[in-house]
Amino acid sequence: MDKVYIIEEGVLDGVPYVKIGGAESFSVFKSFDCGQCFRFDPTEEFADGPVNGAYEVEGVAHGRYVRLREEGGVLTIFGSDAADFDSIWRGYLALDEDYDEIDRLVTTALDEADSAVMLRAAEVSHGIRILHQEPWETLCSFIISQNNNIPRIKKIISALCENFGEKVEGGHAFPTPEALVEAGEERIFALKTGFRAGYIADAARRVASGEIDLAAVAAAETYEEAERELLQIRGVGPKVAACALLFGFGKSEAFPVDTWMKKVAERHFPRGLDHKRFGKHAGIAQQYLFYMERYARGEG
DNA sequence: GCCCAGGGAATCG
DNA sequence: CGATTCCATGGG
Repeated sequence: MDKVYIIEEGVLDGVPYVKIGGAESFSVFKSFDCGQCFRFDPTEEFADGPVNGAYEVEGVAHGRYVRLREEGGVLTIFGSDAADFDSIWRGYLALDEDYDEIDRLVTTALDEADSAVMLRAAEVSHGIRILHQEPWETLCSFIISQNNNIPRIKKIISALCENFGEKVEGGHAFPTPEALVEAGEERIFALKTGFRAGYIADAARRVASGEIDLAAVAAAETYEEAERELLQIRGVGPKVAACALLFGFGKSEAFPVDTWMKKVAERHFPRGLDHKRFGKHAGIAQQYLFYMERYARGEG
């Protein structure tokens, strides 16, 4: 992907915006519809999906409300000026990563027959980026995601934010670990979190106390070392840890295996699938396969 | 090894 | 329509 650049910076109806060029291959629709992020929703006009190639989502990340619009190969970020784009959204949206090169690697990592599957997965998934979400929000969100479905995960997270997150312009920030410790397990349970309430409270307590240092997890030398830290938290098993590490801690080699990935293995890799062959790009390979199986059945 | 925990979406009959 | 299934983890 060519380097992205700012086409235009301005203010519309009092809202700052930046228009970004060079991001033609970035798909807002796929990146926010693929189950990695629970705090963005399509705007009303786009509730049923893209219209004439245009699409918009809105939500809060890094304590900032933004609206992301894609249209005619241009990405517009409302709620951001150029400085915020460079310091926050450029990294959050992974716009500087060379996905052409990543695609080349994941579609050639396996033997010829299995690479044919990867080529199809990469094709239908073209435009997906692994977002760089915030560590605590991601960890907490994927604890909630266990044994759960996406609409309900989103409802629970919204309720947590509205009840315990700091009010910001346009919505609420994700609650800090400290805020959730103060809220307590009972009030977390009251938001329909079910048996996960204790898990959320345990994670919040360990992070707030410093017993688990999320910055150290992100900086860990190896995947195993980072995973070991997160597995100490009640309610965090290998799947939840892998999702948190992939989407929130920059561990691109993480390969979350859920029920969808088990179907992928059965259907497309009867001889077995060794995700370590994808090396540092296993997470992308997983997203492509997941997206193909879950959202793009019959395409490609 | 097996069942259950809360709940709502998805799928089935 | 109602009934059943699904879901990731830990504890009894």
